[in-house]
Amino acid sequence: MIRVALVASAAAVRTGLNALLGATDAIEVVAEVASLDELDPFLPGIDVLVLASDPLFPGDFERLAQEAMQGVALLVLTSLKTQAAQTFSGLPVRAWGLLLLEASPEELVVAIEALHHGLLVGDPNLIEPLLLTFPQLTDFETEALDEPLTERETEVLQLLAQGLANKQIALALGISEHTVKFHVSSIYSKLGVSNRTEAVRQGIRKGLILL
Amino acid sequence: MIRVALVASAAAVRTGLNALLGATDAIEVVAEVASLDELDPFLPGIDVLVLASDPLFPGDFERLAQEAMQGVALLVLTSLKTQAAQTFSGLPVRAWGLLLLEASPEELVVAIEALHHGLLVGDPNLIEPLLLTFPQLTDFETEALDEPLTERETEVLQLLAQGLANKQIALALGISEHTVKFHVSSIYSKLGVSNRTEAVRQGIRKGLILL
DNA sequence: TCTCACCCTACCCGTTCGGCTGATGCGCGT
DNA sequence: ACGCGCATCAGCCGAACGGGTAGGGTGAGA
Repeated sequence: MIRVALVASAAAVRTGLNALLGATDAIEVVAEVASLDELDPFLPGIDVLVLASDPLFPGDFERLAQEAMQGVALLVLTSLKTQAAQTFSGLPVRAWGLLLLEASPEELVVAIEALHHGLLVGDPNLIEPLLLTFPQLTDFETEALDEPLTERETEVLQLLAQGLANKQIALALGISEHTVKFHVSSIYSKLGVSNRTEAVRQGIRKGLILL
Repeated sequence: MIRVALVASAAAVRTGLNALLGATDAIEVVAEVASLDELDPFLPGIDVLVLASDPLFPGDFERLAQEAMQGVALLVLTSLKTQAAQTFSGLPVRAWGLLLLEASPEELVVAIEALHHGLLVGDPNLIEPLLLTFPQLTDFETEALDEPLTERETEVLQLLAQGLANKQIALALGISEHTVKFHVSSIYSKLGVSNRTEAVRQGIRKGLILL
């Protein structure tokens, strides 16, 4: 039995979702509130939180980022019109998903089940725009590096990708600028590039660094 | 009844998956082959294709990109060691998912169900690195640019992101290096950055350019 | 012990970048 | 006709970058 909490500012949406989800044996709607503020007392007993607030209120993100959310999985329902889909990565939630409010009851149910198992789910139309696209991957130049980056080099590359200058990287890592330049050169040679912009590009493509 | 085809080079993996999935009423394994080549005769009757080839063979992408894949949903099982997760966006498949080969039977089942409903699913650990991250979103500074980039500036930024030097960009666009530098400066000012690496970073984040 | 590989440190030098100031031409709407 | 935004071009200069070369430290294996 998956315990679900519904959050939606519109009463109609709440009752609608309640009816749809309540019809499924595997799901029990244990809370139904208008805003995230009112959710706190219910949080401990919740598996999946269905959030149909569109658009999200300014404070919602902060609330979702709180520790209390650790155990729950988050399903965000958004509307077609709100094309500005956003990722919820980084939140302390167990898993998150992104669906259209117009999703079918079956979609809602399987999404909740997947979330309950810790999987990320989403409507392809909403998720695809959020994905990094690697055109070359299609051509399968996926090969890993002949020589992998050392830990230090990865560290340098990460900072380099933030737009830091060598001097700043040196400061951040507590080493000299000369050393940074050496590492950067090694990175270039391993990635087969000759400047930092290309290095960032390749680093992102090969999944070596976070954007 | 969801009709599933299994593709895995290792026989042990095939039989293992078959046993796990066959135990579920909702799923019927209708094909079990060693490579995508052998799949063609089964394709018409398939709902979900489970691909546990790790790493993917060079020809696999091309095969997945074929028209015949239109109806099916694709579940790729990868292994923890292969950290280079890749997106399957752009494929003509109905939906795709990305899970660990080590996933639990329940996870596999709910993932297949979600895929069958056209939803994207994935193990958060594999998907998150593929997502564009918008730290600002957390603070809800979702704003687009105050001043949008002009067409020419976008063009320059795109080339800049390829790692080209100003001189090369000038050559590519048939303008002088000075002009390129002018555009680059404008880009910096609009993006609120001060070097090309940061510009690329922001450009990617804001979806202004393709990586 | 002595290589050897790997990582970190360091310097020199030519090239590139980025900011600055300034100018011209073009299209568009008022 | 005028202003305004966009694109183009130019010279100058300090700062940052990128390549080449070389020395020092540590740990694994011969």
